[in-house]
Amino acid sequence: MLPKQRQDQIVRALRADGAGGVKVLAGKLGVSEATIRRDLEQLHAEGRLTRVYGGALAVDGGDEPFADVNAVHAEEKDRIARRAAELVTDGESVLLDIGTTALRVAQHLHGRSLTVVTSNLAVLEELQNDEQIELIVLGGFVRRSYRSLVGYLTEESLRQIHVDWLFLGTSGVRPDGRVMDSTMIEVPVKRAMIKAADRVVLLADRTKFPGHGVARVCEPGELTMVVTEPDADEATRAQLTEAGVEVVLA
Amino acid sequence: MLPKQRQDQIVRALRADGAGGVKVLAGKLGVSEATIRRDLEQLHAEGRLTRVYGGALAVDGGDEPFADVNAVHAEEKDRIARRAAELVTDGESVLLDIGTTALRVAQHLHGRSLTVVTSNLAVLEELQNDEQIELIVLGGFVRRSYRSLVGYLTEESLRQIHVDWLFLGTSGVRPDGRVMDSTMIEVPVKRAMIKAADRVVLLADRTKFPGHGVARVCEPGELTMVVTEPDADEATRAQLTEAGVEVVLA
DNA sequence: TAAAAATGATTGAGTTTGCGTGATACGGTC
DNA sequence: GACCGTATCACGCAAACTCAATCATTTTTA
Repeated sequence: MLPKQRQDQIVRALRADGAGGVKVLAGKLGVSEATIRRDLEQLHAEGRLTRVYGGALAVDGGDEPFADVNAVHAEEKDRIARRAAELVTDGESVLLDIGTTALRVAQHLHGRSLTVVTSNLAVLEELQNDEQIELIVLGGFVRRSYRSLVGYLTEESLRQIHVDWLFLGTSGVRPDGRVMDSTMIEVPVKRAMIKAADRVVLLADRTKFPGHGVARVCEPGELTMVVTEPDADEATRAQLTEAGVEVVLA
Repeated sequence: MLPKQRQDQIVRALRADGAGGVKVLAGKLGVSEATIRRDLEQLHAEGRLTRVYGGALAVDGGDEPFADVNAVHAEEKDRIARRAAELVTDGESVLLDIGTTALRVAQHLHGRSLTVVTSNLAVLEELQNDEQIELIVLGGFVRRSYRSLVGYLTEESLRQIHVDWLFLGTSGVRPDGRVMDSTMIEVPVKRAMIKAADRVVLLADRTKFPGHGVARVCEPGELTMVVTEPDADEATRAQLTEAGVEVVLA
């Protein structure tokens, strides 16, 4: 990638997020922090962004505080996501669900040779500049609060494709192994996702075992695998294993 | 191959990818890097591309990305976009094409009560946080350099919807009124867009009158309206009027 | 055939990049 | 306010990369 292109992307990334940390930008663009600092310095001189300690702000929308840039990493959830990313072999296709869980998986897919399909706008943003990854966006209505696409357009798009892996998030797994969700509107999309995938992997940290949710997404039997933590509720795990689901502990 | 042909191909390659490195171009065209450098130098002098360290960027001429680089005709183009935005009544639905032209229209739609449909990732970014606007994204393969979605998924999504207005960009309008585009891959998407809209509005500044392009998008008769500048080529304008297209001067 | 143009290889100069180092800024505690 | 640990920064350096100029060779033009 040309230096000028990279700098344009930095500006775009800042416009999208309002702000960005040096470390985050370096990771996203695949260069060292030193290079990012030099870019930021240059772009600041050109007036295309505002340099601040730790990163940079978008030039017009700079009213947001910089505090949340250095967001603390949730170590456990990240470990689950990393484990999930390791399941995928280069060349395969991956479908990523709505939610932060899927976003975390996407963060671990950088630089891999994969086809990624998603209706998750945060994933789109995360992988948009990764040239290794073939990225496919499902259509749909933008649901701002969830940074996702939903609706019949999404379901229709899902009918047109098929993938090797689906990584699914959840609001909770019931003691009988049923996968639940907190919002009705997502359920048809999730069901369509399950139909479009060879292997369905549920990602759930220990707080989801057991967990609640108003809407049933699927039966345990429809899952191929569940990635969770060693100290997740044993009874629910056993229920899953009995249903033929491989339970992986990260 | 003649040097002129090769240089045309370089420009075309940049239009397609947004940017290109010296090494990449040399490999693609089967000549040495020295020759590519000489070509780039010459093309830069002619204003057909922007030379940067390591390669070159496409210059604003088709309807391609990287708008922030060249702000020469910004004023005129923005006037056209504003005029276009005024055509829409609150409550209506608008389909926005790929390219910077459509992005400019989107910038003038902020705060309006509209439904906006797009495969333009720059538009998505622009309107993502605007709560007044119902935003619908078409599915498709991410085309990084153009910040857009293309492919059969996009076309399929377009078959599922219908809108009041379509705002179309172009690389040029031929003297006979035919609307052209510089890249083949977009044409099926643009045609599907035309089918999905009640009214088709073409946005074209004077540099597009008359203009070129390898691929024919549509006949003048398929347009409802053209928004352009007062000093755009009169012969072409007359040709459009004759075809029943309303020509609006901004 | 001779002049002109284009090409590819080479070379030394200029740029960019990543890493290490010591200096500086930040946030929390006393 | 003073202090301290952590994170961030600017600077310098070496390696890799890119560039413009030059020259010999090939191709095109007159």
